[in-house]
Amino acid sequence: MKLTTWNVNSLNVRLPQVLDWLKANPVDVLCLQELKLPDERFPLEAFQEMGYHAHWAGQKTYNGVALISREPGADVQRNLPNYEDPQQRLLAATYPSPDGPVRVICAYCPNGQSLESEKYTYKLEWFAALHDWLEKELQQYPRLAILGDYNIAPADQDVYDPVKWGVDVLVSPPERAAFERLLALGLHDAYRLFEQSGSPFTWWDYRRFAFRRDAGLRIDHALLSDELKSRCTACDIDREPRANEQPSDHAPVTATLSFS
DNA sequence: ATGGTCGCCATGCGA
Repeated sequence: MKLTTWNVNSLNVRLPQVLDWLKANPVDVLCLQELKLPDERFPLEAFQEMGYHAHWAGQKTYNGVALISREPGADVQRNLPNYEDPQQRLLAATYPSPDGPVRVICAYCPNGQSLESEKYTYKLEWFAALHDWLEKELQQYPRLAILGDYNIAPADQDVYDPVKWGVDVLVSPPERAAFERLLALGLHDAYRLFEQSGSPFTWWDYRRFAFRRDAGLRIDHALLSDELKSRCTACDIDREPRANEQPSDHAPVTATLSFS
């Protein structure tokens, strides 16, 4: 079973690239973030024609998340039930596996903008609510995966130049503590389960030739519960689509699960 | 020290 997360930065613009990628990489569940389109403009037919099901939570201009899947999702949930929020950032559904139901959560976590911003306060509140909800969700679903754009680089090795980046949004101690609190629930950073060779980054700024210089950050993650950790055989970052014409600024990240 | 690039949609704003 393959689970992928990809922040596409506008599904309108990126739909052809997403379809091309899915053709070459037929995963079981693809979590998309930053759709930037209202629900009524979601391109359901395009995914259906490829044999996929879809659930989505969109809004005009900003945010928006979707789950594209081989099997239809059950018990679909939009948003954090414990945090009133007009921004569409979270979508969860349950999918079958040989071990039983797997809960997959697609998350577009707030960016925070800057340490002084109200958006930063909102980010930390949002993560606190996510933590509290995940604690309950893990009791209900022992096989749980939460994938998405966390807008947090968990450690200095996830930042191209930690000294230059300094203490700023995406790396600040309170944000990293929020990420560690999720791991303390019994979740595991799939990428760090394996000896990795090559660059760890999943996002590169559009400006200053950041991708060419590999001046990136690792902010897109797949977190797995204990039961899924024991099934995980790989976690891969696909840099290829970032080299496309009109690319998203994020790369897709795939966790592979093997059920015996 | 400043602004660089995208995508939204028409103007600055968010990332």
